[in-house]
Amino acid sequence: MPDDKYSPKDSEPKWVQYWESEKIFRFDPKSKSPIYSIDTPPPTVSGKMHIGHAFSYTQQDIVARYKRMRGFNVFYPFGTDDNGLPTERLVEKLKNVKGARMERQEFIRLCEDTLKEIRPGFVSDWKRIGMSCDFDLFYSTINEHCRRISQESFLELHKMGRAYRKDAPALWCPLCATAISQVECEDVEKSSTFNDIMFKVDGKDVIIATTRPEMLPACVAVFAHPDDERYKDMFGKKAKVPLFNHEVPILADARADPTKGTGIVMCCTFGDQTDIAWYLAFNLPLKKAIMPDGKMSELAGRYAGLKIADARKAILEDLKSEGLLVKQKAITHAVKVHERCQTEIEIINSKQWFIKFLDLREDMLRWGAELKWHPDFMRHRYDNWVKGLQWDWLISRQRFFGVPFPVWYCKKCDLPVFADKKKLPVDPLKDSPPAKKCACGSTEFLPEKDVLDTWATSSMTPQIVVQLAPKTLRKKLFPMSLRPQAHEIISFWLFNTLVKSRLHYGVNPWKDVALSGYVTDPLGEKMSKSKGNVVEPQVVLAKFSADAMRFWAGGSKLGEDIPYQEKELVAGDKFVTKLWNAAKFAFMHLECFKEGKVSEIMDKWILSRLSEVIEESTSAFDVYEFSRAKFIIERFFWNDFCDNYLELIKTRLYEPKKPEHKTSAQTALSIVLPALLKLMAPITPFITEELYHKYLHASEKKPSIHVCNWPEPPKKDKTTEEVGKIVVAILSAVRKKKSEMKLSMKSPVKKLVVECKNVEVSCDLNAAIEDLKATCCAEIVEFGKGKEEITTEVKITVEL
RNA sequence: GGGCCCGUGGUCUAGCGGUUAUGACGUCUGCUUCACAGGUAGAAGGUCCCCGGUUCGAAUCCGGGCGGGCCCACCA
Repeated sequence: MPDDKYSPKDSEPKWVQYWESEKIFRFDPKSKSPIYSIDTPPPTVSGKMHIGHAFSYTQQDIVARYKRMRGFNVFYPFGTDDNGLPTERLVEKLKNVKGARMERQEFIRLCEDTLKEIRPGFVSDWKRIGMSCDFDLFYSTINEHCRRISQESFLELHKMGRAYRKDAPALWCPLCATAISQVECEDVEKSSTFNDIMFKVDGKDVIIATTRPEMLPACVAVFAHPDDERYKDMFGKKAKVPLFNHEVPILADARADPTKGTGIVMCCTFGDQTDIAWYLAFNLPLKKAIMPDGKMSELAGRYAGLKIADARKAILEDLKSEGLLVKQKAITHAVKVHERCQTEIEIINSKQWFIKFLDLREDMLRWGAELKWHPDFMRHRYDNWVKGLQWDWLISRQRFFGVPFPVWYCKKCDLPVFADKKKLPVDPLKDSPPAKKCACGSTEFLPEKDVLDTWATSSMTPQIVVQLAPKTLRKKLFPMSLRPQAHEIISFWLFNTLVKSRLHYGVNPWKDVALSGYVTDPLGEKMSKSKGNVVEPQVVLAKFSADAMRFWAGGSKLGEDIPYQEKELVAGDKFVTKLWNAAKFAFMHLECFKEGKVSEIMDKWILSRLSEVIEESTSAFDVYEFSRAKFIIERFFWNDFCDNYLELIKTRLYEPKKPEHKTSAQTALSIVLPALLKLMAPITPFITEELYHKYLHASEKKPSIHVCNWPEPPKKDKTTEEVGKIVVAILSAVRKKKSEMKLSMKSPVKKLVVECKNVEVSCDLNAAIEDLKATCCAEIVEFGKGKEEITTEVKITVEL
């Protein structure tokens, strides 16, 4: 048979197509089975899946497939996250345009068109790794459905007094020209210079250290610690700011650290968060030195229009030439940057929408504690984040491609008017405001141009997916069973979703959360394009197979980061081949067989072992420990089943002494092999589907192995356990002996004397004697006398 | 600075109070027409990071180091 090799390259795409056309994973609204609902992460449309995706989505898919076989009606939707800044970036790159320089509606149209173009290819990457989602339960975070839900959420949050608009200092990315939220910042170590600059107080010099001399024009006060003897007599006086010559008060506050710099610090609006605190506490004036585009404002006088970095250079030059720069010291310090573009963040005062939630810290901790975390320690990440919250959630973005705010403002008094809930989704830039008068009597309104933070929408995924199902089912689907996701976005997605669900519905959105780790390069470093250590799943799939990739992904625990090592994929490849061959062998002997009695001891033994394996792997799967389940199944398959059991029964299959000896083996085989395929089906869905259709479809009748029932453990036979262990030990000892003697495993042995050290030879062992003889190619097998405790240690004497 | 995770043969890993410390990859030595050379049998290879403690007994529990990683904070 030339074609009896397995070719995943042909087989896998075939099953992807089959599953889709036969709607194998369709969620059945009419089913009476208990529902297991999954809040699938919508991957950000970036053109391509990366290996980290392949890894973590495989892990959640293993869970979904397992639950399905356990009889749950699995609700497993799929969405793409294609709204907001990342999409703008992608489109700008692909189409070589700049959103800010285009007509807004034209850019939005281009984004939509581009998405339409690339989305199918993007989603097919997910299908290719065997995701068993119901792809008809599909959403895109920018479509009408999601816009409506997102806008509805905003309106409700406003109604309950949580959403507010305020002219306030906010984190700002000058490159993206938008406000951003705390979660979008990250810290980067950068080298900088500490500059000692001379201020004048009563004509005397006071030296102030700063890393940001370009903020001088925005200096509104100078602070020192109340107990600082060096500055005590200056409190209440005025300091003259160098170069700009405006006078600012010298104030006392405990937030000034006497040990830092010269102990006296300038307060600018705004250099950092302490500045904001002082600005609010002392009611200081607001001076904007930096404009939203990252350039200096008119306030900076002759430096106006310069970029921040250039202004810093120019101001330092001028300070130096005027003798006002006393000292410079090179330092490295952490700087807040925008995680998407690595641009240093400014704090700029502007009118923004916020969600008030800092008052809920205690509640947030309680809500988090109510979730079941897998692994459990991940809850600390969440707690840590909640405890460190410093800003209300800023949800407005000065961008173009996103969900619009359903808001207009009165032209006269700037009061907002909100869209009618029934009319959602709306786009204020296109749609007219509700036909109402403003409280001030005006009827003229201006549309809000800002869009919502992407997380304001993606934090609604439980509602987004649940509302894809018929109304009658929604109560059963929500709260959902599981949120699987990557651990690095606990503070983004998990946190925001939890908070919104509590605010809107008063309940947690899910019961369990499962956090996947991420994939590093072989040296344990995070993969990134700049390091050039990125491994692409497409390449992995081409070289190995989706099953091999899944075998690798299924081998590591939830929450564990793993280094990508190609050799791990080799193991998966080998497993697939071995399974193929073992199945081929087994079914070759099961053609036209009639089930009979399992009479032989080794057959009882393998069934007993299978029983154990099913029980253990099932309880591992139940707590999301799929890697442990895989370990258990794999060991059983490879050692017990292939290496030992199949060898033991070969002779009985090929040339049985009595027909019932063969029937016994066949019957055991007909139980073990299908069970094995099913146990592995969640992890390696393609090869198991292929084998199911090749050999089992006719008898089992279900359209796919993935909708078959999970195997039931057969009856255990305790008495076979010891015999099994000893027989395996005997085989091993004989193999060792033959190997030492450089003989073939099939070389005949006249008489095999088994000296059992410390082993009680029971009559049960005699029951295995025929299988032993056949497997060892021995004419006679004799057992020595055993004594005392039972171990598996066996001494072998081979007589030729 | 705070929190969390991790440290087991060359590499990756299982085990988490009593095992001759698991398995894979790699290495070496054999075997080979009857499922599988994409195979099979065997072998070599380990201070279970270090130091204390608890215990009859610790890779496993506790304390303290050292090293790596992640999250958060500070960012005068």
